[in-house]
Amino acid sequence: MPATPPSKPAARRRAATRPESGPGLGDGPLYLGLQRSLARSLAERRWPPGSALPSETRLAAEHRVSIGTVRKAIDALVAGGMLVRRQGRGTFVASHTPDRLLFHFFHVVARDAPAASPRELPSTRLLSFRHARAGAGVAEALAIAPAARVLRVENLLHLQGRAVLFDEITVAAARFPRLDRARLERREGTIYGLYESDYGIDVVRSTERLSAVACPARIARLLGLAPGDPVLRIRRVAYGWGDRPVEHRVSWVDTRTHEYLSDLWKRGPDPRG
Amino acid sequence: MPATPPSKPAARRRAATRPESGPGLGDGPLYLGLQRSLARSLAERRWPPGSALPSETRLAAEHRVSIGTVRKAIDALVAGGMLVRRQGRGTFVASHTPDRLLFHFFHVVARDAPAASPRELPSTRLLSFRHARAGAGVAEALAIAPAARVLRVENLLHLQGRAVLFDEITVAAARFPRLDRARLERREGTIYGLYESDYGIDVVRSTERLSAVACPARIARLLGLAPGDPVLRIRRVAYGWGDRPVEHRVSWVDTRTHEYLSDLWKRGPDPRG
DNA sequence: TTCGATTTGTTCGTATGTATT
DNA sequence: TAATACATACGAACAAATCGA
Repeated sequence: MPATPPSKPAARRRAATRPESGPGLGDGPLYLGLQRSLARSLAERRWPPGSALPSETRLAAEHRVSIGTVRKAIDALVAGGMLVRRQGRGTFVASHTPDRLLFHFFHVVARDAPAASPRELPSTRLLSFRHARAGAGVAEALAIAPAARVLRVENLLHLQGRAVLFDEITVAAARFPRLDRARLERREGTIYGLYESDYGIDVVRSTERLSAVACPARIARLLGLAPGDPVLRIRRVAYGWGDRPVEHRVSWVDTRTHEYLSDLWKRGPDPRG
Repeated sequence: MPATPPSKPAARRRAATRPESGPGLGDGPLYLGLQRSLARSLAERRWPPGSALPSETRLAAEHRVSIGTVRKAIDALVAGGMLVRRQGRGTFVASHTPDRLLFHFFHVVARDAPAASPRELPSTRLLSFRHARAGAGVAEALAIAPAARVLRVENLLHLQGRAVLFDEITVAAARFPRLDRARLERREGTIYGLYESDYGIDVVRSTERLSAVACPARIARLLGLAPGDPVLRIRRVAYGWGDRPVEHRVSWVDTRTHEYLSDLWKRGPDPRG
């Protein structure tokens, strides 16, 4: 028996990588096309956060690809934090729970805390909510006009009962209609959860730039520092689907008792023997 | 025809996930066992940095697993930065080239530089090389005794022709015998490349903790700052195979012209539609 | 409690495309 | 051109987790 003959000889739409595009997955490898297609569906809220995607079997049938191709497409979105797999249950759209915040977006921890130790969720106190104009720097980060209206929120964050971090958040007012101080204060969960639930805006990634600066007097007062004391300043831009900027945030951190932890690993099974 | 009958009905060593361990891959899923096995081989320098691993076909045959399982094991090591795939050529052991330094370990960039812009490699000037004792903090980080002998190196790093960063590097003297100032100064490539080529010690990951501090007088002089000016201090611990600490490093960064960039993404095809 | 249906997780094997030498 | 190596794709079978009947 010279090896099993091609028991499934033909009838497939394509052999392996296909030079032409299939029905509607775009060009390039199939799994990338499917990945883009799924990302687009997620951006359009076809499956809202927290809900389950169709099973891999169904997705494979609907898109006319094999289940292995579906898995590879989903793998990338799971690695990017947009989807969550649960064996025996299904694949779910990631939601902005406190857990996700801690894992993906909040990097300030108690000094000398082990990298793998459980992190503490900060408690937030809203200090101010104002309407303003973007200005040059924020405008560039948010890809809006410098004169565009923005909302500016100031928060004081506590860790271990201590004021550690002052946040200045700026978002385009046009994207968050009717957002007001009351709504912010009575929210449950994180601000990103509010963006998600009230406005259908998902933050999917962020970049942060850190520098050391002399603490402004007002912030020093809030953090219990002397004016001019060194503080860690973090400028974060948070992006949504399609790399569209959603939020500009500047944080000032009192690093006497806390610090910024940049691990850069811990995803999937540890690849170090 | 009720679907192709199982044309390959038996003879496999195992069916799917196997409760028992195979030849020597340990417990758990096969691909994890293989991943650990490969990591161990890499740690033992079975294939030196820059060299090619056996082909996936060969690895599959040697370990008596399918090629898909081999690919999954290698995928994780590639994601961790220990291996590099090159289509048509093979899979290679990652070496500590300047490129790898920039991508995985060096995060200081010019202010407001786009996140995706090409980064600049710093030029290094060695300021001092001394023998010393570890002391409490370093000892804990390096998992050695506080009285253990260490080597301490001070470097001044320039970016865009400007002194931007002061480095204080500490390693256990026992692991780097006969390392001296002359060898450090005449090295080509990065310090991690020297660890690799001269001592067979690979840095595979690092954690960094950032805080803002008042600049010590001596460092201020070197960086062109006034004593007490805010500087960004980075405490890095670099780890080798098996999460063994290799190096303790404290960096002081002048963040008037440069900043620390924490992207946390950009690996693999972008999962955002 | 047991059992079956459903869904993801793991493994195998094969075929073919694409890049390199 | 031929051989080799990784990349993509398909499909099948079984394991493990989950949930509800």
